[in-house]
Amino acid sequence: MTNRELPKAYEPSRYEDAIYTRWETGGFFAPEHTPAWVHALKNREYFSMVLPPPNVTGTLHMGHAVMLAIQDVLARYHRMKGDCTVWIPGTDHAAVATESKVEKKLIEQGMAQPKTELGREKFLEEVEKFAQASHDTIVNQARKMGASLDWTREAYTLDEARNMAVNTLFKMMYDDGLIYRGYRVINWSVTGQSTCSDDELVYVERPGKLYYFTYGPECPIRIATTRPETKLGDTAIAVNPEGRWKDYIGKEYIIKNFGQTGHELKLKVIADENVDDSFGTGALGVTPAHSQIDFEMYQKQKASGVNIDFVQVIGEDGKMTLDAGLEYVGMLVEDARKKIVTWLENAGLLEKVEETMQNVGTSDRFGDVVEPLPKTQWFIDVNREFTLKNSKLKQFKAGDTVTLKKLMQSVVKTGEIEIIPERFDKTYFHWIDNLRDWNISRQIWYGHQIPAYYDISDKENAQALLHFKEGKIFNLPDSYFQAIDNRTDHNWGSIGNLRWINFSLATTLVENKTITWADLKKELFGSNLTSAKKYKVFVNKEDVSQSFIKDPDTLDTWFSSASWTFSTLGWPENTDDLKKFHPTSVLETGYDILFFWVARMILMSTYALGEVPFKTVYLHGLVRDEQGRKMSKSLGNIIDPLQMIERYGTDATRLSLLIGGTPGNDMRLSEDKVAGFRNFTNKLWNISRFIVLQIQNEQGVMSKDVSAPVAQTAADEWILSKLNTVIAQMNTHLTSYQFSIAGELLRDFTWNELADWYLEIAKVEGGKHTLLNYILNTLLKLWHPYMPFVTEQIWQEMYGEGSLMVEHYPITEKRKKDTAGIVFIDTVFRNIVMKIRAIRTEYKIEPSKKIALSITSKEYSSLITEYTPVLMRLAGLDSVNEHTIEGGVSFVESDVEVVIDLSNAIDTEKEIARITKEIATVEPYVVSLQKKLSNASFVDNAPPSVVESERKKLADAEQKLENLRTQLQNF
RNA sequence: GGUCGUUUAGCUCAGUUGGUUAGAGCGUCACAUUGACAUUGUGAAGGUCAGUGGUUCGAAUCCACUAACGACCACCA
Repeated sequence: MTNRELPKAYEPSRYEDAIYTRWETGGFFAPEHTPAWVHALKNREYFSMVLPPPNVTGTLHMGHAVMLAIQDVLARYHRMKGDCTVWIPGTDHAAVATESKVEKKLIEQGMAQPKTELGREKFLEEVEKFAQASHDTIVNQARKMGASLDWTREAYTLDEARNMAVNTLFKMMYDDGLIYRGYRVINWSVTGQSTCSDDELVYVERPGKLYYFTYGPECPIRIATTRPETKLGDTAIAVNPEGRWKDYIGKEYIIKNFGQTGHELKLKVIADENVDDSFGTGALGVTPAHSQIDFEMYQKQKASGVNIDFVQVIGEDGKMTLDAGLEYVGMLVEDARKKIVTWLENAGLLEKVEETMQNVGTSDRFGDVVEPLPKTQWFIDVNREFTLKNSKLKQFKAGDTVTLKKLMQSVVKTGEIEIIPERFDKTYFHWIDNLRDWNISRQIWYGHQIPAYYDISDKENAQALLHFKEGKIFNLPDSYFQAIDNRTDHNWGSIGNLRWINFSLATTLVENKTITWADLKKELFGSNLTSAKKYKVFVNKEDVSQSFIKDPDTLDTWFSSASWTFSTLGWPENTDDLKKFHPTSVLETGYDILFFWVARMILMSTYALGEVPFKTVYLHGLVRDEQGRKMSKSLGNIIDPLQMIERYGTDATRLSLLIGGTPGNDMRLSEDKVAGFRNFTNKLWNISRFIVLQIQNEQGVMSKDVSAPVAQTAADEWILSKLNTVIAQMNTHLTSYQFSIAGELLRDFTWNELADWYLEIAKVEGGKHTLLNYILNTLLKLWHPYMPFVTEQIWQEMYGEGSLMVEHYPITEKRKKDTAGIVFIDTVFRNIVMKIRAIRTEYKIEPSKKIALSITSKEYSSLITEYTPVLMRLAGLDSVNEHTIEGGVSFVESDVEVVIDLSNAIDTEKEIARITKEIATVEPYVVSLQKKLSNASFVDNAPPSVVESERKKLADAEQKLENLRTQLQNF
């Protein structure tokens, strides 16, 4: 036992780093650490969690802080409960985000085109360097938050082990036919030169124009569009099969001149139920190459035997292609739009233009408006049936035919995964219902390269590759080239070059084999291998032979994080960790990544393991600023968690994020709130300081091994009962993820019961060192998950050994809640003190001035006698008599009558006013209770216990009212 | 357009299956302060629970509608 005084105020920065280091070096974060008391537990459970890996692009923000705080509460609570607990840390390579950040940085440093200048390998080195630095920063910041993560198990979404998991998954899914290459309309970011998935689109509402027109004199059907420039690639007109244009279905119109003289459109009229006959013109111009919906119609028609043309008029450079016509080729989309509108107007085809609001999909990462265009990409088929290999799922067994969609649906429906709050179930199901195939390939470099390899020793394949690289230009007649070369208003130099390269490659490379494989790879590296037909999927690089080159595309970052719950545990190896800790117990994350991540983890885990990835999903809300706005750099309203930690300590920062919010709802945070909790940490510190002093003064023993002592007084009984209650509440609320309620209850106990009452009573009663030691010991354990640092420091100050974080969390014991002593302290005594204090304030009696009073009671007479000294101190009395003081201010609490001697200072009017006012509040209450109880239907219908308690309320209130009236009469 | 959420004290929010005289923290006002703590103590003021209607013996809580705000989803050309 140390015998020194604690400093007057708690200074977090003095202790926090050292404490964290001690925990970490002590190995307490690892599940392997087993304190002795754990061995005594009968049924030891497992508790596992993965940390949603922060991106290696930035630094810790409040979003991370709230996630770390909540998860750390869970981890510490379960560890202290005795569960074999693991919480796995890691970071996310965040593919596009990281790559574009580094690219931007290099450009700022003066490089014009970093990727071209450095090449894939060198560029990736730069990205790795950045990612490493960023990783180190964020990981240390997580330590600052006090997170009890098992760093020995740290993972990275792009490390070797995770790559093995990703490749294995890819191969499995490919072999099952769930991953396929397909030529389909995808979302293309011109700025980013990459595709993105549907979920990565951010819809922005902006004003647009709706153009009504006819294609030409040859066709009677009018259509409307917001994107006239794409109409250069229209190949069909869709109408409702029962609608006004139904007689036209099957007809084909050749428009001789559209957009320019000589540009021909072949339009087939097709039927589609999704066309709303009552909307607009009742007809829809179909552009299969530049609209996902149109593309689907095109596929549907094709499947039913109707062939429609397919024309791509916008290229990956965001410019019009040759197929848009010679007058349009090379133009930017916006320019082409203006041009065709003018043309339509001049041709007399434009009927009207309406102003509308339209939702355009923009790329989350690059910010530009996404261009739908056709491209060969890798997809995950969510609707294809396959045979489930193994299953621990409720609804399906191994060998069952399922789809990914069905798997994702069933586990939430059957309750195998519980989502908290429940309402997100609906959102989840809705998302699944509308789920399309997931585009998983990206044309960026930072990420898991797709483990598909193209055999370029195959001549046909190689030529196909080259063919693609040069685009359509390769196959066009010379007249087109001449037309292009003749133009001077565009920069065609690169296209001219391309043409030359094209011929040289085709002849020299493939025919004469004068260029080495290395050269060929170099030439093709970075291009899209769309046209290649022969490829194989390999898990291990070693299995790949010389003549194969790897698909240059990388996987969507969410593909790798989707396997996070099991790839971090060692899958595809069947490790001990995997056996013990999967499925993980809880996934705690923000509701904003329910689709991106949570749903995809469910997909991967149920598919690969036939097992849910986690049993519970707990979703927290966003942290907003004081005014409810999102925190952002541009608004300058960011509250930096590290700054809060520096100013107020980690514990205060954590509390401000844990208390005052509800699951799934956004919370507002202000610096004041953090400061408020700093005050509370200090309060706890000072409570401890007092208790430690008290124990020392009484020459008591500070022992960390304690069981509940026997109560000596009513106050002891009372506080032990309250403590027992709060232990029960903590356990229930923490188990049901009610962090805020649990924290509030514990704060109430700590401040309003322990500090305000019990410690004050203890000062008078004395001789409580054993009890005080027990209470503080228990209290520190209860608080530890919320405020690990201050509690640990106090623990060290008290016991100087071991660590609080590996102590046993308190459990309740059987204890009476309503003995006479408990009731007396809880209601009677405390109310008497408060009323005396109130009267003192009302009569403006200085706090230092002692007063006299008389007190009489039948039921509590002995307790009153016992607590007279305490009462004297807490209420500032100098004498307490048993006989009634004449002409004092009086009140009755339960059956206790108190008369305060104000030495004739009684202001009769004031007193009458006070009592009248109280009567005015009690009277209507009595009336309402009487009314309620005289209502036969209430007495008949309400449960007896309710009626009983109402009766008691009435009796009490009536008694009170009577007392008040008597008092009033006395004046 | 669809779905969901929010609306309770000046501010931030609790209020778990309908049964309290509707709570907390912050803020406000008044008073206090050498004795664990001014990062404090004591007391007080402050709400017709967004509105309307309904179900019920009983509604902040359940239902319907309305209004404001917010989020997510969406192919209406």
